[in-house]
Amino acid sequence: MHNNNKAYKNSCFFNPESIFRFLTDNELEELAFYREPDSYKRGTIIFEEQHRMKGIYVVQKGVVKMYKTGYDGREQIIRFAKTGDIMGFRSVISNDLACTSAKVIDNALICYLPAENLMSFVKSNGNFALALLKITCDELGEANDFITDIAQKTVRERLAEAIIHLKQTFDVDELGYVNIALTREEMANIVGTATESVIRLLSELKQEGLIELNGRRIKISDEARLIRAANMF
Amino acid sequence: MHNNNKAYKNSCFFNPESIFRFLTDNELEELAFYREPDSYKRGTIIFEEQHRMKGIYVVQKGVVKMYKTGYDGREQIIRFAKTGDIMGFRSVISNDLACTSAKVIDNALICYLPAENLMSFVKSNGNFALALLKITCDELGEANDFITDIAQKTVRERLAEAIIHLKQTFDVDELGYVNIALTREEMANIVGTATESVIRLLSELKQEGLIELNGRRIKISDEARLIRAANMF
DNA sequence: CGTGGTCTTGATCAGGATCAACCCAGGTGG
DNA sequence: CCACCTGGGTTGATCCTGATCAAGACCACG
Repeated sequence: MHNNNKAYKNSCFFNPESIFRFLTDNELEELAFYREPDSYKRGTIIFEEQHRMKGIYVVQKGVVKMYKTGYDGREQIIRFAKTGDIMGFRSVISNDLACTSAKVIDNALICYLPAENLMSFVKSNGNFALALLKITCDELGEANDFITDIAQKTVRERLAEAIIHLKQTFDVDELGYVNIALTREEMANIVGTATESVIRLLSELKQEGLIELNGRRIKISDEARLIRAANMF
Repeated sequence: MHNNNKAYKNSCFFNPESIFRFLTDNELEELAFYREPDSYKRGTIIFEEQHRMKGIYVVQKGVVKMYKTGYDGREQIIRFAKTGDIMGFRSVISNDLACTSAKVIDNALICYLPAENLMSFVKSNGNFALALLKITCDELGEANDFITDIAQKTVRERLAEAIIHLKQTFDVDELGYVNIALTREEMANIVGTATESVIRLLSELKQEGLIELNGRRIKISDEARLIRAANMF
């Protein structure tokens, strides 16, 4: 089950944390041509909504934000993709146009994997199929949570929750700052609110001693109270 | 690929529209014990949030609403399950506790399918796995749309959109009324708003000639304008 | 005939959106 | 080297959507 093919040691597909650990050496061999990741700079758009996806993207390094654009042009950030995550598989599987755009926010190394190969793996490799299904189900569960939150919680609660999620996703550096730098506008586009509201509420949380701010860097100083402010659990 | 096993003609698993069409006769045979659907009356709760799911449910007839309960007790309706739809697979696959509750709103016939069988089908039957994956991806796409809508659209727009979705899901009767009767509160719990707001906005849409109301029955009288009111596409 | 659930309408209130200024830092080009 | 510009960030003032509260109507049902 676990692949040991030396040639892939440095590729996106050799990652004991990713679903590609379920690929056999033979299956890996089919991807020989796609072994090398491409390098993308901050700001690069990897694909955009309405694009017909002919394959999926596998993040080896860096961070990508995935977002939808509302009819009035405002972004809604759906999730972030980082090392080991895959992007675009939803559209490939559903045979839909892409329903999100993907933009690099931390310089990234990303591999491509053609749709045909993905589909063939799913059909012939049960463990791979199950792993992909599990990823999708996890995402679906999170999406459902998010729907409920955004429909029922206040902006303040959602912001507090978003900060906690960011910490869980990106972890913290030596000083305790969450390992991601987002603009206020991007924060607003996660939470689904206006930039000004994010600014006001961030400084409110800071006043109350729940977080510390350093430019775009955020540090959680009192996680218990932040969780309570988020009304989680 | 397509099953022809006579004994299952009346079971939930014999349905040319459902994913179970991909099961082989042998696989169907494993479900012999679960062939007969159970009957559930309106109001029955099939499972609740936080419940550990030992299998999934397959709707043969009727309608079930699936919803999450927010921390303040308010429901958020996530989706409806009707003929051919399956419920609870997300939790089984993710090996999570149920993240929604399921309550019958139209008398239903529902089969049970143990988790072990589901998992084994996914692993050994590539077409079944792919079909299940496709369902999950479709749901995920809808969830993502919903997140964006709820974060960015007004209540009026969301209500208009919800009515259109209900029509697409449940179709209309001879008189043009959407084939589902929801309370105002349930409508509110789809849209993510207060009951009173739904009432006011429904009569507003009625005044403007976009819909007709007859108790809980809704008829779309001017779909083009309703779509515009929903700011769709 | 009362009772509980649903529906409706009106009045009030507040959470946030929006609009308008201004600051600040970091480019850019003359 | 400086004037300028641009993109974020911040703050204050104002407005409005939609939540909440309150009260009554309607209806089905035991």
